[in-house]
Amino acid sequence: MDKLQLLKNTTLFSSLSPQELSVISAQFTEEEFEKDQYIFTEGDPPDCLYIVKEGTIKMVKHSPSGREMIMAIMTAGDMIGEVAVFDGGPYPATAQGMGKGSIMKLPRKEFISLLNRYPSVAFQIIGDLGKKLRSALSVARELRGELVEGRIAMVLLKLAKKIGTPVEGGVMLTIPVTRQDVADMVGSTIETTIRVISRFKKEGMVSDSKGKMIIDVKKLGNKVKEM
Amino acid sequence: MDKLQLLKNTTLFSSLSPQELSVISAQFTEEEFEKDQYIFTEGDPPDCLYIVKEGTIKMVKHSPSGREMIMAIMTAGDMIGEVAVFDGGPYPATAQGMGKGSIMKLPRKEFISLLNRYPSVAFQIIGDLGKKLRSALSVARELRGELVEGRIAMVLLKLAKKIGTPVEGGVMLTIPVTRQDVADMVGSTIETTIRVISRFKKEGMVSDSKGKMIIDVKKLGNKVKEM
DNA sequence: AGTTGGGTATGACGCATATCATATGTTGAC
DNA sequence: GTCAACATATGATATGCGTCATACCCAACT
Repeated sequence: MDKLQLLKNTTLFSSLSPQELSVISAQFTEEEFEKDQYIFTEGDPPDCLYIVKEGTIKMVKHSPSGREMIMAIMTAGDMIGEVAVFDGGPYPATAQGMGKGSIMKLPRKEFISLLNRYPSVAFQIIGDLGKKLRSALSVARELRGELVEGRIAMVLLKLAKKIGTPVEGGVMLTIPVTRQDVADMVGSTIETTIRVISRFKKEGMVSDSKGKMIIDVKKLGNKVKEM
Repeated sequence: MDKLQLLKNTTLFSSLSPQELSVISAQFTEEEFEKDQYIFTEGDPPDCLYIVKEGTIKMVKHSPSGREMIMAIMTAGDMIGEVAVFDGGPYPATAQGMGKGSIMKLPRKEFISLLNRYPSVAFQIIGDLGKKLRSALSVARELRGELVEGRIAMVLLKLAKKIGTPVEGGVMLTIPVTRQDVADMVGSTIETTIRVISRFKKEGMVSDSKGKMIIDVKKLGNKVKEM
Protein backbone atom coordinates (compact mmCIF):
# COMPACT_ATOMS: atom_id res chain seq x y z
CA MET A 1 0.00 0.00 0.00
CA ASP A 2 1.41 3.38 -0.93
CA LYS A 3 1.05 6.80 0.61
CA LEU A 4 -1.81 7.83 -1.63
CA GLN A 5 -3.81 4.75 -0.82
CA LEU A 6 -3.45 5.32 2.91
CA LEU A 7 -4.42 8.98 2.72
CA LYS A 8 -7.49 8.00 0.77
CA ASN A 9 -8.64 5.89 3.70
CA THR A 10 -8.02 8.69 6.16
CA THR A 11 -11.15 10.55 7.22
CA LEU A 12 -9.01 13.66 7.34
CA PHE A 13 -8.95 13.92 3.56
CA SER A 14 -12.20 12.18 2.82
CA SER A 15 -13.70 15.19 1.10
CA LEU A 16 -10.90 15.85 -1.36
CA SER A 17 -10.78 14.82 -5.00
CA PRO A 18 -8.29 12.23 -6.23
CA GLN A 19 -6.32 14.95 -7.99
CA GLU A 20 -6.09 17.09 -4.88
CA LEU A 21 -5.12 14.06 -2.89
CA SER A 22 -2.28 13.08 -5.15
CA VAL A 23 -0.83 16.58 -4.90
CA ILE A 24 -1.02 16.43 -1.13
CA SER A 25 0.32 12.93 -1.03
CA ALA A 26 3.46 14.10 -2.78
CA GLN A 27 4.18 16.50 0.07
CA PHE A 28 4.33 13.70 2.61
CA THR A 29 7.60 11.91 3.09
CA GLU A 30 7.80 8.43 4.43
CA GLU A 31 9.98 7.20 7.24
CA GLU A 32 10.60 3.89 8.95
CA PHE A 33 10.83 3.47 12.69
CA GLU A 34 12.11 0.71 14.95
CA LYS A 35 10.86 -0.63 18.25
CA ASP A 36 11.32 1.96 21.03
CA GLN A 37 12.48 4.61 18.58
CA TYR A 38 11.30 8.15 19.27
CA ILE A 39 9.36 9.89 16.52
CA PHE A 40 9.41 13.07 18.58
CA THR A 41 9.75 13.95 22.22
CA GLU A 42 7.44 15.87 24.55
CA GLY A 43 8.46 19.51 24.53
CA ASP A 44 10.04 19.43 21.06
CA PRO A 45 9.09 22.22 18.65
CA PRO A 46 6.36 21.02 16.28
CA ASP A 47 8.16 20.52 12.99
CA CYS A 48 5.84 18.02 11.40
CA LEU A 49 2.45 16.43 11.41
CA TYR A 50 2.55 12.64 11.32
CA ILE A 51 0.20 9.96 10.11
CA VAL A 52 0.89 6.36 11.08
CA LYS A 53 1.29 4.13 8.03
CA GLU A 54 2.23 0.75 9.45
CA GLY A 55 2.80 -0.53 12.95
CA THR A 56 1.91 0.86 16.34
CA ILE A 57 3.03 3.97 18.19
CA LYS A 58 2.52 4.83 21.84
CA MET A 59 1.98 8.36 23.07
CA VAL A 60 3.85 8.76 26.33
CA LYS A 61 4.14 11.37 29.06
CA HIS A 62 6.71 11.25 31.84
CA SER A 63 5.94 12.16 35.43
CA PRO A 64 8.34 14.30 37.46
CA SER A 65 9.40 11.14 39.29
CA GLY A 66 10.36 9.61 35.96
CA ARG A 67 7.51 7.17 35.59
CA GLU A 68 6.14 6.60 32.16
CA MET A 69 2.50 7.00 31.31
CA ILE A 70 0.99 5.80 28.07
CA MET A 71 -1.75 8.22 27.08
CA ALA A 72 -2.85 6.60 23.84
CA ILE A 73 -1.94 4.04 21.22
CA MET A 74 -1.94 4.96 17.56
CA THR A 75 -2.25 2.69 14.55
CA ALA A 76 -2.48 2.97 10.77
CA GLY A 77 -4.33 6.08 9.67
CA ASP A 78 -4.09 7.86 13.02
CA MET A 79 -2.84 11.41 13.05
CA ILE A 80 -0.17 12.53 15.51
CA GLY A 81 1.00 15.94 16.61
CA GLU A 82 -1.80 18.01 15.13
CA VAL A 83 -2.35 20.06 18.26
CA ALA A 84 1.23 21.23 18.41
CA VAL A 85 1.53 21.72 14.67
CA PHE A 86 -1.58 23.84 14.66
CA ASP A 87 -0.89 26.15 17.57
CA GLY A 88 2.88 26.13 17.34
CA GLY A 89 3.38 25.03 20.94
CA PRO A 90 5.56 22.08 21.93
CA TYR A 91 4.39 18.52 21.38
CA PRO A 92 2.34 17.61 24.47
CA ALA A 93 3.64 14.02 24.59
CA THR A 94 6.35 11.75 23.27
CA ALA A 95 5.66 9.44 20.32
CA GLN A 96 7.53 6.14 20.45
CA GLY A 97 7.41 3.03 18.27
CA MET A 98 6.10 -0.19 19.82
CA GLY A 99 7.65 -2.28 17.06
CA LYS A 100 8.82 -1.78 13.51
CA GLY A 101 6.63 0.42 11.39
CA SER A 102 6.49 3.47 9.21
CA ILE A 103 4.98 6.91 9.29
CA MET A 104 4.34 9.72 6.87
CA LYS A 105 5.33 13.23 7.83
CA LEU A 106 4.16 16.59 6.56
CA PRO A 107 6.09 19.78 7.45
CA ARG A 108 4.16 22.23 9.60
CA LYS A 109 4.25 24.91 6.91
CA GLU A 110 2.62 22.63 4.36
CA PHE A 111 0.01 21.57 6.86
CA ILE A 112 -0.97 25.15 7.65
CA SER A 113 -1.27 26.05 4.00
CA LEU A 114 -3.27 22.90 3.39
CA LEU A 115 -5.66 23.95 6.12
CA ASN A 116 -6.11 27.35 4.53
CA ARG A 117 -6.71 25.92 1.10
CA TYR A 118 -9.25 23.30 2.15
CA PRO A 119 -11.69 24.34 4.87
CA SER A 120 -13.15 20.85 4.80
CA VAL A 121 -9.87 19.54 6.18
CA ALA A 122 -10.18 21.97 9.06
CA PHE A 123 -13.58 20.50 9.79
CA GLN A 124 -12.13 17.01 9.88
CA ILE A 125 -9.46 18.22 12.28
CA ILE A 126 -12.16 19.54 14.60
CA GLY A 127 -13.82 16.13 14.53
CA ASP A 128 -10.53 14.39 15.21
CA LEU A 129 -9.69 16.66 18.14
CA GLY A 130 -13.16 16.20 19.53
CA LYS A 131 -12.72 12.44 19.54
CA LYS A 132 -9.36 12.69 21.21
CA LEU A 133 -10.73 15.05 23.82
CA ARG A 134 -13.60 12.71 24.60
CA SER A 135 -11.14 9.87 24.96
CA ALA A 136 -8.75 11.87 27.17
CA LEU A 137 -11.64 12.86 29.44
CA SER A 138 -12.76 9.28 29.82
CA VAL A 139 -9.21 8.15 30.57
CA ALA A 140 -8.98 10.77 33.28
CA ARG A 141 -12.24 9.59 34.77
CA GLU A 142 -11.30 5.92 34.66
CA LEU A 143 -8.08 6.58 36.52
CA ARG A 144 -10.13 7.83 39.39
CA GLY A 145 -11.63 5.68 42.06
CA GLU A 146 -11.91 2.31 40.44
CA LEU A 147 -9.58 -0.42 41.65
CA VAL A 148 -6.59 -1.51 39.62
CA GLU A 149 -8.22 -4.77 38.59
CA GLY A 150 -11.07 -2.95 36.89
CA ARG A 151 -8.76 -0.49 35.20
CA ILE A 152 -6.56 -3.27 33.83
CA ALA A 153 -9.60 -5.14 32.53
CA MET A 154 -10.75 -1.99 30.82
CA VAL A 155 -7.37 -1.32 29.23
CA LEU A 156 -7.12 -4.89 27.95
CA LEU A 157 -10.52 -4.55 26.33
CA LYS A 158 -9.48 -1.31 24.71
CA LEU A 159 -6.32 -2.95 23.40
CA ALA A 160 -8.36 -5.82 22.02
CA LYS A 161 -10.46 -3.34 20.12
CA LYS A 162 -7.61 -1.19 18.90
CA ILE A 163 -4.87 -3.67 18.02
CA GLY A 164 -6.62 -7.04 18.24
CA THR A 165 -7.43 -9.65 15.64
CA PRO A 166 -10.03 -12.37 16.22
CA VAL A 167 -8.74 -15.89 16.92
CA GLU A 168 -10.39 -18.90 18.42
CA GLY A 169 -10.98 -18.30 22.09
CA GLY A 170 -10.87 -14.54 21.89
CA VAL A 171 -8.95 -11.68 20.40
CA MET A 172 -5.19 -11.75 19.94
CA LEU A 173 -3.15 -8.56 20.16
CA THR A 174 -1.18 -8.02 16.98
CA ILE A 175 1.93 -6.89 18.80
CA PRO A 176 3.53 -8.04 22.05
CA VAL A 177 2.30 -5.86 24.91
CA THR A 178 4.26 -6.31 28.13
CA ARG A 179 2.86 -6.08 31.66
CA GLN A 180 4.98 -2.98 31.98
CA ASP A 181 3.10 -1.42 29.07
CA VAL A 182 -0.20 -2.25 30.70
CA ALA A 183 1.03 -0.87 34.02
CA ASP A 184 1.98 2.35 32.24
CA MET A 185 -1.49 2.58 30.78
CA VAL A 186 -3.42 2.12 34.03
CA GLY A 187 -1.04 4.06 36.25
CA SER A 188 0.16 1.16 38.36
CA THR A 189 3.33 -0.86 38.87
CA ILE A 190 4.63 -3.87 36.99
CA GLU A 191 4.33 -6.20 39.98
CA THR A 192 0.72 -5.38 40.66
CA THR A 193 -0.11 -5.69 36.99
CA ILE A 194 1.56 -9.10 36.78
CA ARG A 195 -0.41 -10.29 39.79
CA VAL A 196 -3.70 -9.12 38.35
CA ILE A 197 -3.11 -10.51 34.87
CA SER A 198 -1.93 -13.81 36.39
CA ARG A 199 -5.26 -13.95 38.15
CA PHE A 200 -7.05 -13.24 34.88
CA LYS A 201 -5.09 -16.09 33.29
CA LYS A 202 -6.14 -18.50 36.04
CA GLU A 203 -9.73 -17.49 35.47
CA GLY A 204 -9.34 -18.11 31.75
CA MET A 205 -9.90 -14.55 30.69
CA VAL A 206 -6.46 -13.99 29.23
CA SER A 207 -3.75 -16.24 27.83
CA ASP A 208 -0.35 -15.82 26.27
CA SER A 209 0.64 -17.13 22.87
CA LYS A 210 4.23 -16.51 21.88
CA GLY A 211 4.35 -13.25 23.77
CA LYS A 212 1.06 -12.00 22.40
CA MET A 213 -1.93 -11.83 24.65
CA ILE A 214 -5.20 -13.49 23.78
CA ILE A 215 -8.14 -11.84 25.44
CA ASP A 216 -11.52 -13.43 26.04
CA VAL A 217 -13.52 -10.27 25.60
CA LYS A 218 -16.80 -11.66 26.88
CA LYS A 219 -15.43 -13.09 30.10
CA LEU A 220 -13.26 -10.09 30.79
CA GLY A 221 -16.16 -7.74 30.19
CA ASN A 222 -17.70 -8.89 33.47
CA LYS A 223 -14.80 -7.40 35.37
CA VAL A 224 -15.62 -3.93 34.12
CA LYS A 225 -18.21 -1.88 35.88
CA GLU A 226 -20.81 -0.53 33.53
CA MET A 227 -22.17 2.96 33.86
CA MET B 1 -21.64 44.33 29.97
CA ASP B 2 -23.90 43.03 27.24
CA LYS B 3 -23.72 39.99 25.00
CA LEU B 4 -22.00 41.80 22.16
CA GLN B 5 -19.31 43.14 24.41
CA LEU B 6 -18.52 39.69 25.76
CA LEU B 7 -18.39 38.07 22.33
CA LYS B 8 -16.00 40.77 21.23
CA ASN B 9 -13.58 39.68 23.92
CA THR B 10 -13.87 36.05 22.95
CA THR B 11 -11.00 34.75 20.86
CA LEU B 12 -13.54 32.61 19.05
CA PHE B 13 -14.89 35.58 17.14
CA SER B 14 -11.79 37.72 17.14
CA SER B 15 -11.55 37.81 13.37
CA LEU B 16 -15.08 38.98 12.63
CA SER B 17 -16.17 42.50 11.85
CA PRO B 18 -18.40 44.45 14.27
CA GLN B 19 -21.32 44.09 11.88
CA GLU B 20 -20.93 40.33 11.61
CA LEU B 21 -20.59 40.13 15.35
CA SER B 22 -23.76 42.00 16.07
CA VAL B 23 -25.69 39.67 13.78
CA ILE B 24 -24.26 36.68 15.58
CA SER B 25 -24.76 38.21 18.96
CA ALA B 26 -28.48 38.46 18.24
CA GLN B 27 -28.67 34.69 17.82
CA PHE B 28 -27.43 34.06 21.32
CA THR B 29 -29.94 34.00 24.13
CA GLU B 30 -29.00 34.72 27.69
CA GLU B 31 -29.86 32.65 30.71
CA GLU B 32 -29.23 32.87 34.43
CA PHE B 33 -28.12 29.95 36.55
CA GLU B 34 -28.01 29.32 40.29
CA LYS B 35 -25.52 27.51 42.48
CA ASP B 36 -25.53 23.76 41.76
CA GLN B 37 -27.92 24.17 38.84
CA TYR B 38 -27.28 21.95 35.83
CA ILE B 39 -26.75 23.66 32.50
CA PHE B 40 -26.74 20.27 30.81
CA THR B 41 -26.03 16.71 31.85
CA GLU B 42 -23.51 14.20 30.55
CA GLY B 43 -25.16 12.12 27.86
CA ASP B 44 -27.74 14.71 26.89
CA PRO B 45 -28.21 15.40 23.17
CA PRO B 46 -26.24 18.49 22.18
CA ASP B 47 -28.87 21.14 21.70
CA CYS B 48 -26.76 24.22 22.27
CA LEU B 49 -23.32 25.68 22.46
CA TYR B 50 -22.71 27.76 25.57
CA ILE B 51 -20.43 30.61 26.46
CA VAL B 52 -20.03 31.59 30.09
CA LYS B 53 -20.97 35.21 30.69
CA GLU B 54 -20.72 35.64 34.44
CA GLY B 55 -19.85 33.33 37.28
CA THR B 56 -18.17 29.95 37.38
CA ILE B 57 -19.19 26.57 36.02
CA LYS B 58 -17.68 23.17 36.78
CA MET B 59 -17.47 20.39 34.23
CA VAL B 60 -18.19 17.12 35.98
CA LYS B 61 -18.07 13.44 35.15
CA HIS B 62 -19.50 10.70 37.35
CA SER B 63 -17.79 7.38 37.95
CA PRO B 64 -19.76 4.12 37.88
CA SER B 65 -19.58 4.08 41.67
CA GLY B 66 -21.24 7.47 41.71
CA ARG B 67 -18.26 9.58 42.65
CA GLU B 68 -17.87 12.96 41.11
CA MET B 69 -14.84 14.07 39.17
CA ILE B 70 -14.38 17.73 38.24
CA MET B 71 -12.66 17.84 34.87
CA ALA B 72 -12.41 21.58 34.40
CA ILE B 73 -13.61 24.94 35.67
CA MET B 74 -15.01 27.48 33.26
CA THR B 75 -15.26 31.24 33.67
CA ALA B 76 -16.36 34.25 31.63
CA GLY B 77 -15.61 33.86 27.94
CA ASP B 78 -15.08 30.10 28.08
CA MET B 79 -16.93 27.96 25.57
CA ILE B 80 -18.80 24.83 26.66
CA GLY B 81 -20.17 21.90 24.74
CA GLU B 82 -18.47 22.55 21.41
CA VAL B 83 -17.32 18.95 20.98
CA ALA B 84 -20.83 17.56 21.26
CA VAL B 85 -22.42 20.35 19.26
CA PHE B 86 -19.94 19.80 16.47
CA ASP B 87 -20.07 16.04 16.11
CA GLY B 88 -23.64 15.56 17.27
CA GLY B 89 -22.70 13.07 19.99
CA PRO B 90 -23.84 13.41 23.61
CA TYR B 91 -22.24 15.96 25.90
CA PRO B 92 -19.14 14.26 27.37
CA ALA B 93 -19.61 15.84 30.80
CA THR B 94 -22.10 17.63 33.00
CA ALA B 95 -21.99 21.42 33.34
CA GLN B 96 -23.02 22.71 36.76
CA GLY B 97 -23.02 26.18 38.30
CA MET B 98 -20.66 26.86 41.22
CA GLY B 99 -22.60 29.96 42.21
CA LYS B 100 -24.96 32.44 40.60
CA GLY B 101 -24.08 33.42 37.08
CA SER B 102 -25.25 33.64 33.52
CA ILE B 103 -24.51 32.02 30.20
CA MET B 104 -25.25 32.64 26.57
CA LYS B 105 -26.55 29.82 24.44
CA LEU B 106 -26.53 29.28 20.70
CA PRO B 107 -28.64 26.51 19.11
CA ARG B 108 -26.62 23.78 17.43
CA LYS B 109 -28.10 24.56 14.02
CA GLU B 110 -27.00 28.16 14.18
CA PHE B 111 -23.56 27.14 15.32
CA ILE B 112 -23.08 24.77 12.42
CA SER B 113 -24.18 27.36 9.90
CA LEU B 114 -21.90 29.91 11.56
CA LEU B 115 -19.02 27.52 11.14
CA ASN B 116 -19.77 27.12 7.46
CA ARG B 117 -20.06 30.82 6.88
CA TYR B 118 -16.87 31.80 8.68
CA PRO B 119 -13.92 29.44 8.25
CA SER B 120 -11.92 31.64 10.60
CA VAL B 121 -14.24 30.59 13.42
CA ALA B 122 -13.46 26.96 12.64
CA PHE B 123 -9.78 27.79 13.06
CA GLN B 124 -10.44 29.28 16.44
CA ILE B 125 -12.34 26.16 17.42
CA ILE B 126 -9.33 24.06 16.52
CA GLY B 127 -7.17 26.21 18.75
CA ASP B 128 -9.68 25.98 21.57
CA LEU B 129 -9.94 22.20 21.33
CA GLY B 130 -6.17 21.92 21.21
CA LYS B 131 -5.87 23.84 24.46
CA LYS B 132 -8.50 21.70 26.10
CA LEU B 133 -6.82 18.53 24.90
CA ARG B 134 -3.48 19.65 26.28
CA SER B 135 -5.11 20.39 29.58
CA ALA B 136 -7.00 17.08 29.70
CA LEU B 137 -3.79 15.18 29.00
CA SER B 138 -1.99 16.94 31.79
CA VAL B 139 -4.86 16.25 34.19
CA ALA B 140 -4.72 12.58 33.26
CA ARG B 141 -1.02 12.55 33.88
CA GLU B 142 -1.23 14.33 37.20
CA LEU B 143 -3.80 11.86 38.49
CA ARG B 144 -1.25 9.09 38.36
CA GLY B 145 1.84 8.48 40.32
CA GLU B 146 2.13 11.60 42.39
CA LEU B 147 0.93 11.60 45.96
CA VAL B 148 -2.28 13.33 46.96
CA GLU B 149 -0.46 16.19 48.66
CA GLY B 150 1.26 17.17 45.44
CA ARG B 151 -1.92 16.90 43.42
CA ILE B 152 -3.82 19.09 45.85
CA ALA B 153 -1.07 21.69 45.81
CA MET B 154 -1.16 21.69 42.03
CA VAL B 155 -4.94 22.06 41.89
CA LEU B 156 -4.88 24.95 44.36
CA LEU B 157 -2.32 26.71 42.21
CA LYS B 158 -4.44 26.18 39.14
CA LEU B 159 -7.47 27.57 40.96
CA ALA B 160 -5.47 30.59 42.04
CA LYS B 161 -4.61 31.26 38.43
CA LYS B 162 -8.08 30.64 37.06
CA ILE B 163 -10.40 32.19 39.63
CA GLY B 164 -8.04 34.07 41.94
CA THR B 165 -7.60 37.75 42.66
CA PRO B 166 -4.47 39.14 44.32
CA VAL B 167 -4.73 40.19 47.97
CA GLU B 168 -2.11 40.80 50.60
CA GLY B 169 -0.52 37.54 51.57
CA GLY B 170 -1.42 35.71 48.39
CA VAL B 171 -4.26 35.12 45.99
CA MET B 172 -7.89 34.86 47.08
CA LEU B 173 -10.33 32.67 45.23
CA THR B 174 -13.29 34.68 43.97
CA ILE B 175 -15.82 32.02 44.91
CA PRO B 176 -16.01 29.62 47.86
CA VAL B 177 -14.38 26.33 46.94
CA THR B 178 -15.09 23.53 49.39
CA ARG B 179 -12.70 20.72 50.33
CA GLN B 180 -15.17 18.44 48.60
CA ASP B 181 -14.66 20.38 45.37
CA VAL B 182 -10.91 20.05 45.70
CA ALA B 183 -11.25 16.34 46.45
CA ASP B 184 -13.32 15.94 43.30
CA MET B 185 -10.64 17.69 41.30
CA VAL B 186 -7.72 15.58 42.51
CA GLY B 187 -9.59 12.28 42.67
CA SER B 188 -9.48 11.84 46.41
CA THR B 189 -11.87 11.93 49.37
CA ILE B 190 -13.06 14.81 51.47
CA GLU B 191 -11.36 13.57 54.63
CA THR B 192 -7.96 13.20 53.05
CA THR B 193 -8.30 16.59 51.40
CA ILE B 194 -9.25 18.23 54.70
CA ARG B 195 -6.22 16.68 56.37
CA VAL B 196 -3.85 17.86 53.66
CA ILE B 197 -5.24 21.39 53.47
CA SER B 198 -5.20 21.63 57.28
CA ARG B 199 -1.52 20.83 57.10
CA PHE B 200 -1.05 23.49 54.42
CA LYS B 201 -2.81 25.97 56.74
CA LYS B 202 -0.48 25.10 59.62
CA GLU B 203 2.47 25.68 57.33
CA GLY B 204 1.06 29.07 56.31
CA MET B 205 0.50 28.21 52.68
CA VAL B 206 -3.26 28.51 52.71
CA SER B 207 -5.76 30.38 54.85
CA ASP B 208 -9.50 30.87 54.93
CA SER B 209 -11.23 34.21 54.81
CA LYS B 210 -14.99 34.12 55.06
CA GLY B 211 -15.18 30.80 53.25
CA LYS B 212 -12.82 31.86 50.51
CA MET B 213 -9.36 30.40 50.37
CA ILE B 214 -6.29 32.58 50.26
CA ILE B 215 -3.35 30.84 48.66
CA ASP B 216 0.28 31.78 49.12
CA VAL B 217 1.37 30.84 45.64
CA LYS B 218 5.10 31.08 46.27
CA LYS B 219 5.13 28.91 49.38
CA LEU B 220 2.75 26.38 47.91
CA GLY B 221 4.80 26.16 44.74
CA ASN B 222 7.50 24.31 46.66
CA LYS B 223 5.11 21.44 47.26
CA VAL B 224 4.77 20.82 43.55
CA LYS B 225 7.37 18.75 41.83
CA GLU B 226 8.77 20.45 38.81
CA MET B 227 9.40 18.60 35.62
C1' DA C 1 -32.20 30.73 72.27
C1' DG C 2 -32.57 26.63 70.11
C1' DT C 3 -32.43 23.86 66.06
C1' DT C 4 -30.91 22.41 61.66
C1' DG C 5 -27.64 21.78 57.97
C1' DG C 6 -23.40 22.21 55.60
C1' DG C 7 -18.66 22.54 56.06
C1' DT C 8 -14.45 21.43 58.69
C1' DA C 9 -11.76 18.64 61.84
C1' DT C 10 -9.65 14.32 63.88
C1' DG C 11 -9.06 9.62 65.48
C1' DA C 12 -9.10 4.48 64.69
C1' DC C 13 -8.72 0.87 61.56
C1' DG C 14 -8.21 -1.90 57.42
C1' DC C 15 -7.14 -2.70 52.81
C1' DA C 16 -5.25 -2.17 48.30
C1' DT C 17 -1.26 -1.39 46.40
C1' DA C 18 3.61 0.22 46.31
C1' DT C 19 8.14 -1.34 47.43
C1' DC C 20 11.84 -4.53 48.11
C1' DA C 21 13.71 -8.95 47.35
C1' DT C 22 14.47 -13.07 44.89
C1' DA C 23 13.39 -16.72 41.76
C1' DT C 24 12.03 -18.79 37.41
C1' DG C 25 11.05 -19.04 32.59
C1' DT C 26 12.30 -17.62 27.64
C1' DT C 27 14.58 -15.75 23.80
C1' DG C 28 18.47 -14.67 21.07
C1' DA C 29 23.54 -14.07 20.48
C1' DC C 30 27.86 -16.07 20.22
C1' DG D 1 25.24 -25.17 24.97
C1' DT D 2 25.92 -21.35 27.64
C1' DC D 3 25.36 -16.77 28.79
C1' DA D 4 23.07 -12.38 28.87
C1' DA D 5 19.02 -9.79 28.84
C1' DC D 6 14.47 -9.44 29.66
C1' DA D 7 9.78 -10.73 31.01
C1' DT D 8 7.08 -13.09 34.27
C1' DA D 9 6.27 -14.74 38.84
C1' DT D 10 5.65 -14.63 43.94
C1' DG D 11 6.50 -13.67 48.79
C1' DA D 12 7.23 -10.32 52.73
C1' DT D 13 6.66 -5.89 54.40
C1' DA D 14 5.46 -1.02 54.57
C1' DT D 15 2.25 2.69 53.92
C1' DG D 16 -0.87 5.97 51.87
C1' DC D 17 -5.23 6.67 51.80
C1' DG D 18 -10.10 5.24 51.92
C1' DT D 19 -13.72 4.23 55.21
C1' DC D 20 -16.28 4.67 59.38
C1' DA D 21 -17.30 7.24 63.39
C1' DT D 22 -17.75 11.31 66.01
C1' DA D 23 -17.29 16.05 67.18
C1' DC D 24 -17.06 20.95 66.40
C1' DC D 25 -18.08 25.31 64.17
C1' DC D 26 -20.85 28.74 62.05
C1' DA D 27 -24.65 30.68 59.57
C1' DA D 28 -29.54 30.66 58.63
C1' DC D 29 -33.95 30.11 60.04
C1' DT D 30 -37.87 29.62 63.35
